[in-house]
Amino acid sequence: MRVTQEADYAIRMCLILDSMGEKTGAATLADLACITPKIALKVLRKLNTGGLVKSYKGVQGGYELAKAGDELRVLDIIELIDGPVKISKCLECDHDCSKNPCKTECKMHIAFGAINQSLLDNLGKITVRMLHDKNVSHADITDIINQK
Amino acid sequence: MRVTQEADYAIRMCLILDSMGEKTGAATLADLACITPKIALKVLRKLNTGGLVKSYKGVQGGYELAKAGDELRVLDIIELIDGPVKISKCLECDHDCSKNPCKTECKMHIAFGAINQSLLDNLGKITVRMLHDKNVSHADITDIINQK
DNA sequence: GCAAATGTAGACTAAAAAGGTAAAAATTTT
DNA sequence: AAAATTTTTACCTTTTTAGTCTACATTTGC
Repeated sequence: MRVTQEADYAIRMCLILDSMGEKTGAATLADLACITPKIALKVLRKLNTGGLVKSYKGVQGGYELAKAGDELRVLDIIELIDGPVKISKCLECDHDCSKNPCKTECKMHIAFGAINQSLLDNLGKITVRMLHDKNVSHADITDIINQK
Repeated sequence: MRVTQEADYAIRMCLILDSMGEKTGAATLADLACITPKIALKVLRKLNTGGLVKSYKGVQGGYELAKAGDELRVLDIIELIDGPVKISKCLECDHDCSKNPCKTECKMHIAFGAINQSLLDNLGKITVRMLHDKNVSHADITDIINQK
């Protein structure tokens, strides 16, 4: 898998939108996220069509989160921008490596499946709110990931 | 991050080498792993220069694991072939996203750092031996990943 | 109604990464 | 000396990622 730059930008902008708490224009978001306006627009469009943000046209237009930042998981953003999280090609739907890939019996599919699931669980635990909330410490975040 | 095809091939070949238990030629490995001989050679070369397998030239030449399969972690192979495991660009050494990336204070670096560490831990728990040993069940592998 | 601000849409280009191929050279065993 | 096998190097193709451009649609305020 890969968390692409675009997904990174998307997470940052969602985080900024949540901390702003009000309708914010693409230019402002681009500035705060330190990316070019063009790219901000591109990413915001994906977030909009994917239903994670709402957009408003016109002079007082802008964007806002479709739901509260503490209900928006980082995983949701990554899956929207990058597609399903698969740590290895071996996990792709039609490529069932337990059947055809090598003549030697192996459990790679099982192992990577379990590792991938753990990754999904972890990404699902982090919300956009946690990434900027002053009340959430760094230790809190690592604890959340490390607890079973 | 990404477990590339090459890393996938490398893991499969190490697994086969371990199950063979003796010096094996590239052609045989390629056949058992269901990949072309050319690619097998390319990957074996990297495994060799990286010190994970030993190679022998000449008529009775071939490859064997440099250490026992139960001491060879899947993580070692992935890091050799694909480089350091980083789930996001945000984790690259010189790109300390806690400093410069966006003007808004955020904990993305911390969050992805924790998730990445968890991934590393999991990949470090799986050995090549586990992937083919008849005595290791599928349930065993998922248990190993899921235990804290 | 018109102009300015803002978002919408999709195609397009460029750069990087991944995946794969070819062939000649070197080494060892028989 | 011959055959089997790895070594080394260079190249090519495809896919993905990143970023840009241009034309268009909608809303607000004068």
